[in-house]
Amino acid sequence: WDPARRRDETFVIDTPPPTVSGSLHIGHVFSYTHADLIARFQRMRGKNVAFPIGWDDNGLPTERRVQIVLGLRPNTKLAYDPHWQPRRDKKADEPLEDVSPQNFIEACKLVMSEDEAVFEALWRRLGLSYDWTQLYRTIADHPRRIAQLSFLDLYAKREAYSKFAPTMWDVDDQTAVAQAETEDREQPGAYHDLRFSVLGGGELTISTTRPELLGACVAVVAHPDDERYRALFGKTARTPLFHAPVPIVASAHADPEKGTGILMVCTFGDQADVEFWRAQSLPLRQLIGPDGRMRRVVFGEAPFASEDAARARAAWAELEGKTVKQARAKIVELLRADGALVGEPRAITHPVKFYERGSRPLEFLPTRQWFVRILVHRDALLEQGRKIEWHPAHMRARYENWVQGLNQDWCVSRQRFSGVPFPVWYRLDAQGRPDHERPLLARAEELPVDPRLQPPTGYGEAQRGQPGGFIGDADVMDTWATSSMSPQIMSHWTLDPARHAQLFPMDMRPQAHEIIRTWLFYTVVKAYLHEREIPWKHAVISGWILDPDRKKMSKSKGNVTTPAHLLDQHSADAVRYWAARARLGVDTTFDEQVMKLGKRLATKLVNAGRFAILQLERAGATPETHPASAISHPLDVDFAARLRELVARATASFEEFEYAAALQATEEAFWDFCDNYLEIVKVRAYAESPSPEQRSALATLQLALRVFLRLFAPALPFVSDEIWSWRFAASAGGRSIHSGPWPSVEEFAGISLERAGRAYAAACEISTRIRGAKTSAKKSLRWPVARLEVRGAEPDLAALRTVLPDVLAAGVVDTAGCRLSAGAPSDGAIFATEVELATAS
RNA sequence: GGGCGGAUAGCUCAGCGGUAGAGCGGCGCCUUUACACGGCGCGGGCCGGGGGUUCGAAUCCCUCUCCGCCCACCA
Repeated sequence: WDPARRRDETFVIDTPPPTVSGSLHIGHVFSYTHADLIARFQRMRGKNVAFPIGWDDNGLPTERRVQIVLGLRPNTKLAYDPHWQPRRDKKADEPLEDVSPQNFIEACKLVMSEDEAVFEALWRRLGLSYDWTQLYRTIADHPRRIAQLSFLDLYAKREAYSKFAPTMWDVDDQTAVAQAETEDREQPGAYHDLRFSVLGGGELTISTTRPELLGACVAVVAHPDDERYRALFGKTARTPLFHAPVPIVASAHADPEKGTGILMVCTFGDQADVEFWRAQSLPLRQLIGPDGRMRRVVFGEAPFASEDAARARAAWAELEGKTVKQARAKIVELLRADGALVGEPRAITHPVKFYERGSRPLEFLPTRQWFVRILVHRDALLEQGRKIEWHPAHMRARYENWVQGLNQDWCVSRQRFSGVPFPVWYRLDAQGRPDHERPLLARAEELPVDPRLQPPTGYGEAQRGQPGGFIGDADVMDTWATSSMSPQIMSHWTLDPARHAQLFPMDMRPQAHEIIRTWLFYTVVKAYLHEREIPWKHAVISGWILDPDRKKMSKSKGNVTTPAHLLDQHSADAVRYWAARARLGVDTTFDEQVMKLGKRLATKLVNAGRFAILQLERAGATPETHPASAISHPLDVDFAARLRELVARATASFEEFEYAAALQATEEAFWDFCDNYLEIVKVRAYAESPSPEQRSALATLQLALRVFLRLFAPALPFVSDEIWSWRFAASAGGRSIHSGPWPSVEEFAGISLERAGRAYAAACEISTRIRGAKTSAKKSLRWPVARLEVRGAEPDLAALRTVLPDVLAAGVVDTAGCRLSAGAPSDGAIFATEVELATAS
């Protein structure tokens, strides 16, 4: 990328920074190759291509990887030890080693730099044409500075805010997570029917899958139109075991068809509970702690109201300290003994929300978190999505689907260690309580900062944690908060306005469809909130690689294919060929056969190239001595016309990001070139004495080879450049084929293409007949033909006559035995033929 | 429950209004001086089912059935 060139000559690609948390699989190779095909095409067309690469090496995946590789666990109680070194010789069953957070972060950087070296080697081997001088790591200073600048800008615009509120929480990683990182999993569960008494007489039965939250019940809800419960609205129910009075409320979110039609609202069973609780200003009875265990709470004291505190406390004593799962089993026993359980639990399967990397269901916990406003911008974000061109177009529906379904602002804070910290401190009052409403912000010029290690301006480190002093924000940002700035990281947003103007908005975002709701969406969010812009003009979405059972390949499923051995076995070009054959957005079944095909194509290119170049060298032919204007023979003119059409088609396809169509057209034409044109023209090209006919043949061979090699160059960069170097690099000033220029129809300007007609088709037709006759006679293709009779319409015969010497020579036909006669064949074919083989070779 | 894709030869896929295609696999040949990591040829399909539009439908419309994915408050 040359920053000096004009923006309109520049093509900018927003490469996905892969997560460096293990190994790249064949699915990565697939979609990263797709972007490279476009990059190479645009580069050959003369565009100033900005094609950066970065590694996403912060965040939770990194921490998990370090935990596995080095057996470490961060412990905030430990102090930094500058002499500590990770041990490599740990056994699998050794307990995790506790280290200080700072030591842990250093270990993360170490492991990541090792992984990154492996990634880079693979990408280079695959021939991905990144600008390695622009390499970045999301954990490095510059991306951290951009991420923190982004936060400060959002805060200044009031688009980022912190709030103490119920948030989705993973109890294993003990961190908040965002809506985009959750997934539903079908889980076994059970309806438990619980009997509540109603004050003033009567009772009701609620159905719940989460009886362990009974103590957190703050209301009972039924549909306003539900006749069964209409009389109860406004009354008070009393929970079993805990004897808490709770209001009976009408709300449309209760479904009369589900369970008993009346349900308990708890703090918090699900998102609906959160919304109802908020709308009704109900008390907060938080039972589950950050570790997923039942907290120590005191019934009979606010907010845990109870009309029989002694029995409530006795019940809770049985549950406190238990995990959700254990507590559920226990409370069923208690309810049964109490007589509050109606019937037995009825097993069901139902969807439960999980953190996508988690192993236990998410809980809603009230905590203080940072959020970025997205709900209020929903319509604008939909509009931004419509400004982007999607390839394939239907992928926009996934974006719109997601944006329409958003129900929470973006929670960007994570209670983790490895990541970009918030550039924020909080004053402590005289009692040592933090003031979250008026945070101390870092100044832009001091970024990146780590408030966990550095004091804010005007304070000394000694005041950390002291009344009247300060504390640093302990959290790190969601990893997407950084990677959503990948365009701005490349463009040096706010730091280098000239560079930013050169690179932003970008031209193309290549990625896979499963991260439309995360990376793509968040990048659109950031570009909109910061500058009211779209981040790129085109979103280019690759499909997935499916295993032979048509399941997505993913590490968690254990069905991944790793690329290294495929590169060894089939070559980088063959693997790229496999990726290039798949259309954008189409999920593709993994098929190693296609790689074999790619290798076969590369081999064919070498052989055909070697043959053509041999002819050119014998005659001393160069683009100067044998220009396209020397192409005059009817066979050659016809073939050149086909080539010109191919160039136009392949170029148009590439411009539409349809690299697979370009490759397919090129490949078909190339096999035709090898099987037909090359065979038919061979003898004329071989001729010992120079003639216009031979000159035409050589000029065509040269043009064809130069065109084919360049059309193949994006998909098969290694073999095409190798062959190019044998003959054409010197005349191109020693430049690689990949510097271009891309073939253009102008290169055909000197040829009298208006004379193109049916000669080539006629020649192929007759050659096929001759070959067929020899094959069915079980003779070799060099076997001579004694007699050839051709009958056809006069225009076709005329076309055939112009190429007859080539056809007869290629087919080893005795000229004296050849007769052409007029008369259309009856079967609809161009010609009727009779072929009689010689009796001896 | 809503949305988006897909269903074409045994397999993997192109084609997306004008007489059904490729590669692989199968079968049968050919050691030919670019290539046996090759070449030539042959078989093989009610283009998921049913309606419609059209002179004409694999291709456009409707509908159904399967498959995959995304999304949805999950009591």
